[in-house]
This record gives sequence, C-alpha cells and structure tokens, in this order.
Amino acid sequence: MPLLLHNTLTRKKEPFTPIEPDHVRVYVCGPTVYQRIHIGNARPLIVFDVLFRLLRHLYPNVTYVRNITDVDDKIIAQAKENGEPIEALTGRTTTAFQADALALGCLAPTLEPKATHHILEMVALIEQLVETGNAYAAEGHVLFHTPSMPRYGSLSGRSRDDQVAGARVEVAPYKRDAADFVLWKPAADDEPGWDSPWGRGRPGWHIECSAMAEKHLGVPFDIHGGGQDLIFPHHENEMAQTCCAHGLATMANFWLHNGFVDMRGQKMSKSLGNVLRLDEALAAVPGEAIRLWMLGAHYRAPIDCSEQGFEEAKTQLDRFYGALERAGEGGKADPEPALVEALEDDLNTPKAIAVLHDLLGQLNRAKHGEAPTIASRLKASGALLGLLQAAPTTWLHGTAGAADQKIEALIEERLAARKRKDFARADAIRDQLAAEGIILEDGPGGTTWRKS
RNA sequence: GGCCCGGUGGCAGAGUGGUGAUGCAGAGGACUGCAAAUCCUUGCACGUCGGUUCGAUUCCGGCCCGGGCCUCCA
Repeated sequence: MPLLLHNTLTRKKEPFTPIEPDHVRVYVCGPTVYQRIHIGNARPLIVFDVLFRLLRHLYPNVTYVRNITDVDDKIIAQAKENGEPIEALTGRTTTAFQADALALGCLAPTLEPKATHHILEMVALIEQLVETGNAYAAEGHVLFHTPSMPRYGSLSGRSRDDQVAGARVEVAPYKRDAADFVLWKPAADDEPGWDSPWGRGRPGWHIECSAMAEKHLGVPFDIHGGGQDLIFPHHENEMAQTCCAHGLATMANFWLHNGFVDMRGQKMSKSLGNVLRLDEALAAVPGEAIRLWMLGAHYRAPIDCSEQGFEEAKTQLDRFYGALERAGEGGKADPEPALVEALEDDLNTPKAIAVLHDLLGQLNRAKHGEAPTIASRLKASGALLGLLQAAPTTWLHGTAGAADQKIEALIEERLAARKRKDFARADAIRDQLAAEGIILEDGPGGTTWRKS
C-alpha cells in the first residue's frame, strides 16, 4: 500500500512520492523559545515524530529539520519582563524544550537549526525578493508585496478580498497594501539587531523558516508540517517568500497540519487561561502516557485534554509493560504489517494502537514458547509509534532504589503469612504497600509488584 | 461578514453504502484464601429533517448544535 498523506494544498489525501526516490526531506516549524511549551505544543512534536519514524521505516534516508526560532518580539518582551539577557532566556528555554521532547519519546530531528545562525541567509533572501520586485523597502522596513504574487492565499484557501474584509489587518502607513507583511524591521538600540542593506534591524516572523528550509533541505522539498494555526499567515507567507524568490510553484509538495489540543471543547490559549503546561502534565503522568493519549486521536482531529485521558493511557501502558515483562525478550522482529498499513493511511494512529492491543491479546494468550516472539513483534510495532521502548522493569518499578529491598522483604513476609494461612497479616501487608503506591500481583511464578 | 472543520454506544475514539474497530468504565463467568493481573462472554451507537438507493451511520441538500482561521498562536 502506498503512503497516503492529507495535503493542505489540495485538502485531500494524496499518494506520497518523494522528489528524490531515496531521500525524503521534511521541515517542521519548531518553537519560539521564550517560555516552556504547553500540552498543545506537544502535539506537532509527537505527530511529526511518528511521521519521521514511519518515513525512516519506508525510505533509506530521511532528513528531518525542526527549527528553533530564537529571535522574535515575544522573546524580547519576555526577556525584558524577566530582567535577563535574551541569550539567557533563549538558551534556557531551548534546553528545556529539548528535554520535554525527549520526555515525550521524540527522536532528535536530523537538524535543529537556530534562526539567529541564519541572519545572512535571511538577508540574502530578502535582497532576492527586492530584486524580483516582490518586496520593497520603506522607512527602514522591508515588506513583501502580496499583490505581486497572483496565487497568494492558495494554501490557506482565502482570497485577498477576504483578508481585507478581515478588519484585524494592521495597516501601517508604510504599507503599499494592507496585506503586505514585514520581512525585515528596524531594531531599537536595546533590541537584538544585525547590519543589513536597510540599516540595523531584525527579521520579521516568517522569513527564518524560508531561509532555514532552503539552506538545509533545498527547495522545493517534500513535506512541510506544523499546527493548523500556522496555515495562515505563517505558512502562506513562507510559501510566498520562497516561491517568489526562486520562481517556484510551491515550497513543499505536501503540507501537513495537526489539529488543536482542546480544553473542555475549546482551543487552549493563554487569553482564555486554559493552558496546561507540559511540565505540569509530566509531573502527574509519564511522558509516554501523554504520547499514547495524544496518538489515540487522529492527528487532524481536535483532541480534548483531560486527566481521565492521561490516566487511561497510563493504565494501558501498565498492561502492555506487564505483558512484556512476563514474556521476556525475543530477539529482533519486524513491525506488524497491519500497523504499518494503518500509519500509511495518513497516520491513522488510533487504528495502529488497535493493532497494538490485538498483539497484546495474542501475547497474553500465547503459550510459553511463542510469547517472546510476539513480545518482540509488539515492541517493534510500538517503535513506529515511539511507544513501548522502555525496559518493562523501569516502567513498572521505576529506577531501582533502596525501597525495592524493603518491598521484597515485605513480599517474603507476606508469602510466609500466606503459607501459614495468616491471611489477615498477608492482606495487611498488601494494604500497607498499596498505600505506598505498590500493587502486588500473585501469579503462578510467584508474586510480582509494580508502581500504581 | 468571509473561509474551513466536526456532531458515532456511559466516556474516549477509528471506520464503513449491506458481515456495525479499539480502549477505558460496567455486567456475568474462569482463575485466586481474598484481591490484582490474565482469559472467556456481554454491551447492538452513529445530531435532525428530507433526497438518491434494493439498502445510508457512511453519498447529496436543508436545519440545529459545537469548534477553528481571517496577520500573537502548535
């Protein structure tokens, strides 16, 4: 079965073919590093990590670029508010972001370029746009002139008239057209700035992605991803910049956009005050549970954030890891074909997870001899989703500590109590451990325990 | 105002023109000293009104409801 992906350009699922047969090039918009990410920001991280894993399974070479935007108005404002240097803020936030991505089970992207390392490329691109007549300088600014691009608006599916009707357009006096947007703007003395043909300044919002994608992937490339809210203006403008500078029909062949994480049916947003920061969520439930919960909905559909959802995912993982621990390792294996097929259908992760559950059932029903083989297939299948890759003992017991010996001692004591039919004592021990978050399970091979 | 998504069993959430995923929770049973875990059985859903069709939850149209974008936003 060919890989099908929903393309925002056409609003349809289309068969995917890479431009170079053996090399897939992907660009996903990464964070602007001014504060810790929230659970909504985690969605593109996880979704496109699954895409990366699938593409690596299907193609010999995949280049996945996820940028770090470290120059922006919000960064300047936040640093000022914190009373700290910008580099301190962006450095710390970048490190925290990378730790968060790791906690969510995301592979490192092939490249993670920073905007501030690509100022020269941005300036060159802007110069190119001025030369081609798509941009103009005015009062220290350089603006992209949207009427110069007839197809402007084709990605987001809106006409120029619609935008003008949208009333929220800020019409600065130096704009030739209300829909024109800034490529370069002057930097105040206390703001980060770089020398340019238009004076000391800094880049506008969209140009960094055009520059970094072009430098690290070449244009056009295969897949450009991000959240739905980036379709307009961010991706529309990236597309306009890159296409006009190079006379291209498109910047990327496929544009993929993930849906939002909602809070009680509404989009998570700071103005509504309904934001759940990822580090808060990670304090309550392991990152892998957040990942499983998130992949339980199709990536384009909205997903409602709830504690119940996290807990259900945690319960499921307890069962997966419990079965994997009982089965033991079985050597190398290929992922279940049905799971690959589900992912090839526009990343149908809910269906893929159903395949995981089917394998779990097979594993639990398996005779002794075949269990390790099924366990390996389960683990190899989970790998495509970035799930079930931890050591089962680590998931079930946590990292070994002094408490383990105490637990083992109590289990021994309980075993002795049960042998002499002192069930009151045995149950008291079990209750005591339960109160400490330790669940005992009596199996044919003896008593095992796990964290609740 | 313009454009765009959705409304599936108690909950979450796939999918399909006719054999109605999956998970969580629930019920019954097996196992267990009792639990837990596991296994077996069980639940008969597709907003609303029309249309197309031999047959629609699935296609088309109206309506109702919810959500999103329209230069802060994953």
